[in-house]
Amino acid sequence: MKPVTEATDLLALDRQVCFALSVASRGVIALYRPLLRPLGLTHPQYLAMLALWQHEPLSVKELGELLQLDAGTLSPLLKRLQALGYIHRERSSLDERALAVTLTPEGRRLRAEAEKIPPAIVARLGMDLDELQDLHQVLTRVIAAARNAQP
Amino acid sequence: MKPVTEATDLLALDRQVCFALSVASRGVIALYRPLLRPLGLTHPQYLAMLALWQHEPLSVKELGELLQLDAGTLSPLLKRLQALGYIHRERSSLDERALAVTLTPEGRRLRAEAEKIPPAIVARLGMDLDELQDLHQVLTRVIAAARNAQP
DNA sequence: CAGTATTAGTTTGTACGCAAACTAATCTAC
DNA sequence: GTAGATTAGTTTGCGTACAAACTAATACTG
Repeated sequence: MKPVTEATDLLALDRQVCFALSVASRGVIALYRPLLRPLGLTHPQYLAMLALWQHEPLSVKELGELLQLDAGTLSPLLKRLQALGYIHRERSSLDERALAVTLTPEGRRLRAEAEKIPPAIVARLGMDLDELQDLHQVLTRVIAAARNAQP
Repeated sequence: MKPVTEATDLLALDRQVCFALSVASRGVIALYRPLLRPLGLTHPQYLAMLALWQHEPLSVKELGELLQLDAGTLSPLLKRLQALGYIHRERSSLDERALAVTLTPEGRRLRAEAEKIPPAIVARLGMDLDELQDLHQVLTRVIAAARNAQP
């Protein structure tokens, strides 16, 4: 009988893609932290701003579809963005259930600051752009596979 | 002047590796949830059990290095694993500051159950093993790059 | 058109994840 | 040997994530 080594152990920590995913995700987000602090944003808040800069106005539901987050997560997050003065929230007049999330002038201004962030991150990471694009493509397939796997 | 499209916009949500990482991580972890529920484990708790099955006994500090988590996260997590009856925590007699985390017999028994999980996840994901290994390698490089980028 | 079902958001509860303050044990220097 | 620094863990506070219960508005159906 073969010995159970790191190479053959199905449960070896170093072989788990889920573990690598979570460590990589936390590690990369940690690189954003010092760059986002001056803007007063957390990483999830930054992602919400990205979505709004691109697609404003958005309802909570639409934002949830874009960010793959549920309303229970977004609801307090958006209140914090409002408290920061970056967004405005008001009920849609057409459908009083829906919320129309829009940017304030200050929220729009913030975009110029944010544009410095992606190049700074890439520089700090010091990886090939090719490799990062590669990674993005594989991740996109993983995301699709995980979505399809949900019964 | 060229128009800003999704392909040229540096801040486009669909181009952010950090976003893809976090969605992929959450999406894959979501696949584990139904498989872990019968064991009473969350995904981070499962990772801690993997580390212990492989390297028991471990101190909180060692576990933190393996899982890339700080003690403030692990301390309550380990208390929950103890409450579940899977681990034992006691102060090391050599160094009363350090905690020796060990598995209970029940914690050891759990390993057999857990061995069914990785194959089940791979099957549900339905991705090529080659591609998953590829992803794992790129993620390992990202993790190293992010660690080195921390000043 | 009344009654029910569905939908959009909010709220509550639990568990991370991380920073910062804290406690207790050990080490280091003098 | 003792004062001060370092180290290991715990605790507290805040912001996600996610499930589940809840509210209010709209849609559907007989």
